Amino acid sequence: MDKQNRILDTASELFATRPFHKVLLSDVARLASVGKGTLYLYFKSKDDLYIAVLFREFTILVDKLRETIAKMEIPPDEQIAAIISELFHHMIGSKSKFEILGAVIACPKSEEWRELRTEMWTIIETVILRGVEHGMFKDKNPRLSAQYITGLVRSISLFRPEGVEAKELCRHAQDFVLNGLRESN
Amino acid sequence: MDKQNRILDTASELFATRPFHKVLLSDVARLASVGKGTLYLYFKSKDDLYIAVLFREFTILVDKLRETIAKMEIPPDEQIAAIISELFHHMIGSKSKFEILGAVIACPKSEEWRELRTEMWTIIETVILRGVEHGMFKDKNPRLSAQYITGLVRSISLFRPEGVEAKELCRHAQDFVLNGLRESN
Amino acid sequence: MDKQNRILDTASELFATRPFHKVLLSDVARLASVGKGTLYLYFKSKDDLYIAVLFREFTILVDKLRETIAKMEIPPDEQIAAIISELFHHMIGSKSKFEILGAVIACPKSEEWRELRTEMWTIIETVILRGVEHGMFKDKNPRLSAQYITGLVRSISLFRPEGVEAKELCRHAQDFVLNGLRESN
Amino acid sequence: MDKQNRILDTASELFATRPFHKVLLSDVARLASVGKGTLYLYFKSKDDLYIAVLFREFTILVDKLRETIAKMEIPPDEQIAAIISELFHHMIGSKSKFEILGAVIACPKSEEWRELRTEMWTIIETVILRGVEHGMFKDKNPRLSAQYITGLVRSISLFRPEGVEAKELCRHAQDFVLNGLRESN
DNA sequence: CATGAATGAGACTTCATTCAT
DNA sequence: GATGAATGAAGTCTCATTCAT
Repeated sequence: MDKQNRILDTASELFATRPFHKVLLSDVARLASVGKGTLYLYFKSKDDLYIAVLFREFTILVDKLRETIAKMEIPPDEQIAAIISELFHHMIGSKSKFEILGAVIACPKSEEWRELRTEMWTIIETVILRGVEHGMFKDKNPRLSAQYITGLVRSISLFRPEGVEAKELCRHAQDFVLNGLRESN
Repeated sequence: MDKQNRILDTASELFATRPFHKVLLSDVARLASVGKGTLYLYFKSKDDLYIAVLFREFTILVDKLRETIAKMEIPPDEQIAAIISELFHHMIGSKSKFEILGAVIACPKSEEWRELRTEMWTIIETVILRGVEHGMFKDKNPRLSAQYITGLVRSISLFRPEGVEAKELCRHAQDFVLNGLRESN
Repeated sequence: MDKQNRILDTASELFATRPFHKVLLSDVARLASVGKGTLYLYFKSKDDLYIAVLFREFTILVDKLRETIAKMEIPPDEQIAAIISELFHHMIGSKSKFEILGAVIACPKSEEWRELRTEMWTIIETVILRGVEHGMFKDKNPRLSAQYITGLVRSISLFRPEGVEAKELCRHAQDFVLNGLRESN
Repeated sequence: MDKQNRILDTASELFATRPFHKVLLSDVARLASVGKGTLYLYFKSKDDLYIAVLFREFTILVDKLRETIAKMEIPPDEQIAAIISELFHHMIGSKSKFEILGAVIACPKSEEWRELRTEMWTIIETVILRGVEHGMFKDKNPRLSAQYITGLVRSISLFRPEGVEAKELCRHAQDFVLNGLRESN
C-alpha cells in the first residue's frame, strides 16, 4: 500500500480510539512506519490529516449506501431495511468509526462536507419518496426522516444494550422506522 | 454564585464552543474571574474539569426530563411528545450543549455515568411501557425505542435543516416516533 | 509544645528526608497541625524556615559537644574519643540530621553561622591543644584536625558500611584519629 | 561537542552554583545553545538531568583516582598522599563540585551509584591494604579508613580555613592520615 | 493570633512543525 | 521523496505567599 493510505489507515485507527488531542503525530508516524516529516508531505497539518480521515471514513460509508441502493431492485420498505442494516453493520463492524462519525460535527462547514452529508441523506430520502409515491409510506418531510434514521442507528450502535443480539437489534430498529414511515391509519 | 459553579459555567461555555485542546485553562480562569490555581482547588486536572462539565450538563437534562414526566398526568403518547419536545428544546436552546452531549461517549464507563444514561432511558422506557399497558403502543423492546428517541432528536438538533421551523421540526419528530410506537394494524 | 517549635520539629523532619524543593509548606503546616498562614507568623519565608531549622539542629549539636567536654575531667585523648562518640551517635541517632548537616554548605555566610561552626571546631581544637601541651599529641594545626574529625565522622555516619557494629565503627574512628594526632615517633 | 555533553556541561555548572529549584531548564537550554525541547530528547526530566550530572561528575573523579593509582609505581604511603592531593585539588579546583558531591546522598540507591561509590573506596582501600602487607600500615578495617579520607578531604575543601595555603592544607591532611594509618608503636 | 481559600508568577513539559541531510 | 533530530511556543500545573475572616 502506498504511504498516503498507510498514514490514513493508521490515523483513522488512532483518531477513532482516543480524543483528538491524545493522538500524537509521532504515534501516527511510527505506527504507519513512516518518518514524522513524511506526514507533512501528504497533509498540511494535524487538522488537515484529521479532516482527511473523517472525510474518507464518511465517503466510504456513503459509497456503501449508494451501492446498497443501486444494486437492489426491491420495494422501498425493504430498501429502508437494507439501509438500516448497512448503517448498523458499518458502525458496529468497526467500533472505531463511532468516535469519528460522532466528530463529524466538529468539521468545518466546507462545501465538500455539506455535500457529502447531504448526499447521504438524499439517498435515504429518495427511497422514502419512492415509498410515498407507491402509497407505501406517508411522510411530509422525508429529509427529516432520513436524518432520524442515521441518528437512531448511531444511538443503538454506540450504546448497544447488553443481552440483545445484533440481528434482533437491527430488526427492531427496522420495524420501528418502517412503522414510523407507514401510513398509520 | 460560588466559585465552583462559576468555573463550571465558564468551562461549559468554552468546551461547547471549541475543541478540547483549544480550551485554555487560563481562559477558563480569566472568564470565571478566578485565579488559575483556583481551578485546581476544585478539579484535579483539565480532564477532570471536562468530565465534571459533561456530567453536570447531562444531569441537568435528566433532571429536566424527570420533572417533565413527574408533573404531568396525561396519556403516554402526549408524554412521549412532551419528552421529545423537552429534549429538542434543551438541545437547540443552548447550541453549546451539542458538542458536550456528543462527547458523552468519551466518558469513562464509571458507574455514575452508566447510571445517569440508564436513568434517562428508563424514564422514557417507563412511559412507553405505560402506553403498551394501555394498549396504545406496541413495543417488544421499549428500552431500544427510548434510545431511538434520544438519537433521533440529537440528529435533527445538530444538523438542523434550514427552512424548517423549530415547531414543525419537533412536530414531525413526534409524529414519526408515535407512529413508530403505535400498534400499526 | 508551642507552635513555633512544632513547626520547627516538623520542618526539621521533612527537610531531613527530602530535598528542599520537595518539601511543601502545606505539608509542614499539616503535619505540624497549624494553618499554612501560621508559618508566616513565625518565619519570613520558606528559606527563612529552612535556615532556622538548620541553625537549631546545629545549635543542639554544638551544645551537646560543649556539655560533653564541660562535665568531664579526663585526659585529652579520652575527650577526643568522647567527642567522636558524641558526634557519631548524634548523627546515627537521628538519621534525619544527615541531610541537614550536609546542607550547611548552602547556608549564607552570615556571622551567626560562621560563629557557630567556628565554635564547634574551637571546642575540639581546644581539647587537641591541651593534648599537645601535655605532650600527648603533636599537631601543627589543630583547627584543621578538628575539621577532619567532623568530616570523617560525617562520612562514616552517612555511608555506614554494612556488617560493622556501631560500636566497632566508632572505635575504629577513634583509633584512627588518635593515631593521627599522636606523636608518631 | 555533541549536544548531550553541551547540556551536561551547562547543567553541571548551574546545579553547582545554585540550589536545584533555582536552576531553570530554560537557562540550561539557553546557555547550552539548544532548544528547550532538546533537553527532553536526552533526559526524561529535570530530576533525570540532575542525576545524570551528578553521576558524570562522580565518574570523572573516580576515573581520575583510578588513573592516579595506575600510573604510579611508588610506595603505598606516597600513593595515599597522591590520592589525598588528587581529591583535594579536584574539589577546590572546581568549587562547583562541592554542592554536587555533597548531594550524592540524595541519589537513589541504584546499583550504579553504589558501585561507583564502592569503587572509589575500593581504590583507596587497595592502596591501604598494600601498605599493610608491606608492614607500613596497620589497619583492621581499611574500607573505613578509605571513607575517612574522603570525608576528611571534603570537610577541609568545603570549609577551607582562611590564612592557610592550599599546599600546607593538603600536606597537613596527608600527615594526619598517614599518621593515622601507620603502625604507631 | 490563627486560618486556609485564593492567588498568579513562572516552572516543567509536550508536541506540531521544520529543515538539513 | 523521505527522514527524524531539533525546535520553541504555548500548555498544564505547582506552590510560596497573601489576606479577609
